[in-house]
Amino acid sequence: MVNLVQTKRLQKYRMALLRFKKMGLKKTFSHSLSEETSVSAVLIRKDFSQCGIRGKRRGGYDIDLLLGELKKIFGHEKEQNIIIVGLGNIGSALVKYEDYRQSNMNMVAAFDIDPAKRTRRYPVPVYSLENLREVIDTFDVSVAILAVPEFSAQETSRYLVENGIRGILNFAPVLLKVPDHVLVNNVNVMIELERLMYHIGVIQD
Amino acid sequence: MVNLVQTKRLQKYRMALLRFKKMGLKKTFSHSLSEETSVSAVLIRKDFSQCGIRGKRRGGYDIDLLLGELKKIFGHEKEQNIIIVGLGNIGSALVKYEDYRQSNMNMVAAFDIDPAKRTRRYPVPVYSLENLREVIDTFDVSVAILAVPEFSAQETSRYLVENGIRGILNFAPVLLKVPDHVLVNNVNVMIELERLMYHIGVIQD
DNA sequence: AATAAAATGTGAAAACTGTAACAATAAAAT
DNA sequence: ATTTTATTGTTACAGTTTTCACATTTTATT
Ligand SMILES: NC(=O)c1ccc[n+]([C@@H]2O[C@H](COP(=O)([O-])OP(=O)(O)OC[C@H]3O[C@@H](n4cnc5c(N)ncnc54)[C@H](O)[C@@H]3O)[C@@H](O)[C@H]2O)c1
Ligand SMILES: NC(=O)c1ccc[n+]([C@@H]2O[C@H](COP(=O)([O-])OP(=O)(O)OC[C@H]3O[C@@H](n4cnc5c(N)ncnc54)[C@H](O)[C@@H]3O)[C@@H](O)[C@H]2O)c1
Repeated sequence: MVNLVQTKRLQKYRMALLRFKKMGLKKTFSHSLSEETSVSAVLIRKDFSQCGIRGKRRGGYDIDLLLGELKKIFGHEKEQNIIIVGLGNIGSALVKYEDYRQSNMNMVAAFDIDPAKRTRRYPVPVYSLENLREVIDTFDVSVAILAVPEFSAQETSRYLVENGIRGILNFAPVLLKVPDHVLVNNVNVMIELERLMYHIGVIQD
Repeated sequence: MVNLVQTKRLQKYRMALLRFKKMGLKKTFSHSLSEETSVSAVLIRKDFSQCGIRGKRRGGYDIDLLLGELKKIFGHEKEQNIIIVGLGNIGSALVKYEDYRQSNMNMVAAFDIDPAKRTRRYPVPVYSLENLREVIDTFDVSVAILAVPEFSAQETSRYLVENGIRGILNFAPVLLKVPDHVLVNNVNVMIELERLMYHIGVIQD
């Protein structure tokens, strides 16, 4: 229905709308959203139009209605269970993150090969990878956060996919090889920093 | 010289090339890179061509030469100092991250309003924000990682910019308003997860 | 030496994405 | 009631990005 670039913009609009709502606003205009998101007003209207979202001429868009439609599009209506693999520095921050609920996601379990990590100090139970299939089946998990060291990321992702995972949010700085039906989103801090530096022109050739 | 979409692809190529190099390879072909990065072979050749990188017809590209050119483009040649603001869950993971050196970046200091964080338990000194200007000037810092709570992110970013920061890697789930000369890259875990779910079609409307 | 094969490099075409112009409509002002 | 104003929604256009087709070069084979 909507493609990747549109999806990204819709998510931006959603963030802006949530902010407007928090400020007590009831309606908004393509302009206001444009200022907030740096997307042109026309394009915003086009995106909404294409998603079947209608505003009122001269009256703007109803914020609750917009958020409702976006909720439908992004499927926040059904709760989605997720898991995390690797409870090191970054993994243990992510397992404690509290915003999952806001998007109707539910962190149900964590996995680590290190038995020392399998304690009750975390907000979810921590298992050995042997229990992966069981957890995935029990909680109908499709998406996993991967936060294991670089050298084991490929192997671990293979194992995740083998056991039914179809979406991976990968924090390891490697391009994972996965089958076609699996989607990987990479979060790569170094790459973001490098691009930042490149574009602010810190670089004097 | 290269635009945003190209920059992203060049970074992908670089990751693949580093991997090839680690595997002991000396040269590579647009095909091989294509398989590794999921970018079409023609586009890869075009990108290289546009960056003035030449291969040998039938002989492919020299990996070291490619990496050298990319290094020039991304300016890994000059060391860049960076700082981090906010040492909570995610901030303290990031301050311990060890890959900065690999891209010739140097984490020189951390900042937190909580005095309890200002201990020697971290790999860099932790200061109050009062010391920001001093650190920025001393170490010629242009880029900061922002890992403070959502509600203080906008205000903190304003303060960073006021003191000379021109690039922000923002982990808070807000669209920061910054002057034109400042660039923000957002890392938003929830948004990545949502898009993952949307695209794997977990969502049954 | 001649031919075949495997790669790069590139101009033209196609596909995709965003912008501009403006008609349609609703609200506000007169 | 009429006119003005502000805003959406859409069609045509412009710009950007990617792919296609194929010429060119180098290496390998016969
Ligand atoms: N620390 C950061 O700020 C940061 C930032 C961005 C990306 N990353 C990346 O995230 C990954 C993890 O980084 P980290 O700093 O948390 O590392 P870490 O070494 O602190 O943690 C890795 C964890 O994964 C576990 N583990 C190792 N192999 C495993 C396996 N096969 N299955 C399950 N668990 C396994 C280890 O026991 C450990 O708990 C790395 O790839 C790193 O490059 C880290
Ligand atoms: N925890 C995660 O895994 C995670 C993941 C993605 C994004 N985030 C985002 O990162 C940010 C930090 O998350 P967290 O979980 O680390 O929160 P946290 O509450 O654990 O840490 C926030 C830290 O910032 C400090 N701080 C607060 N205001 C400050 C200010 N004005 N200047 C300097 N320091 C200040 C606090 O003292 C604290 O140490 C949040 O915006 C969160 O949404 C967190």
